Amino acid sequence: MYLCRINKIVIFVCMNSLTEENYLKALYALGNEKGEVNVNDLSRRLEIKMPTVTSMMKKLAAKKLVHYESYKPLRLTEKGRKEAALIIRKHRLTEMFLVEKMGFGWEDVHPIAEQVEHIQSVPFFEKMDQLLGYPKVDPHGSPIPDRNGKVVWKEYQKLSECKVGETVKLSAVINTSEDFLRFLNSREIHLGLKVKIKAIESFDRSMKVSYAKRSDEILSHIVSDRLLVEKI
Amino acid sequence: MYLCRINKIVIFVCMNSLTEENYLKALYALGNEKGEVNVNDLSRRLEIKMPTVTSMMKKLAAKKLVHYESYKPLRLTEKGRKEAALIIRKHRLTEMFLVEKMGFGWEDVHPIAEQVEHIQSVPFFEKMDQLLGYPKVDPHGSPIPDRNGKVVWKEYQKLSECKVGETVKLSAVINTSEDFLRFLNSREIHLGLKVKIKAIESFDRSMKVSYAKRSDEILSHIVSDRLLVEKI
DNA sequence: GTACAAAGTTAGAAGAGTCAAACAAATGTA
DNA sequence: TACATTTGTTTGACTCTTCTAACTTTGTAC
Repeated sequence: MYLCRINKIVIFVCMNSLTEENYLKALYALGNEKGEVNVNDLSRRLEIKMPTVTSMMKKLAAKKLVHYESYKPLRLTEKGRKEAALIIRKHRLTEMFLVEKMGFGWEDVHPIAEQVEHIQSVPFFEKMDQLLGYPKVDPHGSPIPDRNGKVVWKEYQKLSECKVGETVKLSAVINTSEDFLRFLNSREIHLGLKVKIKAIESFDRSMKVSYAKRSDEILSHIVSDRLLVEKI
Repeated sequence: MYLCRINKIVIFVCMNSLTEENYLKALYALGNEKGEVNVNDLSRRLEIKMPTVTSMMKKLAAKKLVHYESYKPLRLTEKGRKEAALIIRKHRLTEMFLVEKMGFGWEDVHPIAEQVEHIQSVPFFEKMDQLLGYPKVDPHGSPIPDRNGKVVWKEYQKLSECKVGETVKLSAVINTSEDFLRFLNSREIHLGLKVKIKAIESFDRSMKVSYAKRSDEILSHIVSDRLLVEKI
């Protein structure tokens, strides 16, 4: 908490520390992934022991960022959700910038964005946004929250849930691990790709698909379950 | 200090903290500005009290980054100088990127680069360097250290030391404060500008110069003493 | 409905980075 | 040379973030 003077107007600016930002982000992500978030979940996600998480939750509760009650699931307040979304906005804008303007592959951007997202500078991210033409999604198809922390989730379907004969457009990936993205690269699978489902093996639910110049590619259920598509 | 495993090879990677990086950078800058650096100088530059500086010097000495002896001037070790130069490399590459690739003005880039310089990612800065075409200087004319921390200082002269009748090229600015740079903007003064010295007022050492479409501009000694030029 | 495992909390400690107060050395001046 | 000022150091304390150890609560299996 510090004072910021702008033309004789004094305002309290409450900066969250880098550590606090990471708790908020993890809380937000876990909430989206599984609804209820426990101290234990957060502890495992952040690789920080439970007592430390408990005490940080009390601190964030004091800052009105988290609703905290002993032994109850953790919930972000509206303020906490917004702050988390704004960090994720910076993360995803950065990922998009790294891919579109700097020539990185989608598999390499996460660790860099993880650091850049903590930079405190409104014009820096506004400029990125502008140079990118105000993108709605990041390189993995995840939505970029707007300046107010609002997120619009498009209704996607898992490729694994599609039927034989359908043709769909690949719009997002669920898993964004470097390994998985490298696997997709090796099969020339990228966002926007039109995929036709030619057959589904009921035994292991693997899919035979065709796309671009590849016909009869086999995708295991593990893979098709991590790809989000739109009907076309 | 942590272990880093690359294909079964285990190496010790000694990360300096953000705080340590700031001490190294300040020590490096002060050393260039005034030769001998005291605890007091560093204390004032970083706005950190002397006892804190003393204890950090002991810590950096233990890491072989600084030569520290009680009551003696502070000196960076070769290792310390290199690490500092590599941080400054990241700072200046960032400033150049912000100006050249993102459209910021030279007066606005410092606070952003101050944060970006701490990002730990070799490819991130390599990519910047490549996209910029391996620049030798930053937007203020300061040299960008190379990958090994080597710095090549060109021999510039202060505009204030030039003689009437000379025509020179503006190559760097000494003061990079936002105010000074905004002042230069208001007079349409930028790096690369050809300036002709028409007269010098011996009373206050102000200079009458002409450049671009402006003739008979008056620059105070305060200003001409902060501009570095090359003869042409 | 007890008993046990899992999850969560409390208490106490440690390291990093910071400070103020008190003391010590170095330096400049009379 | 001696005193005063500046500079530097030591000490002890505080905040932040983390940990381990010990204890409590919750929920589940029998």
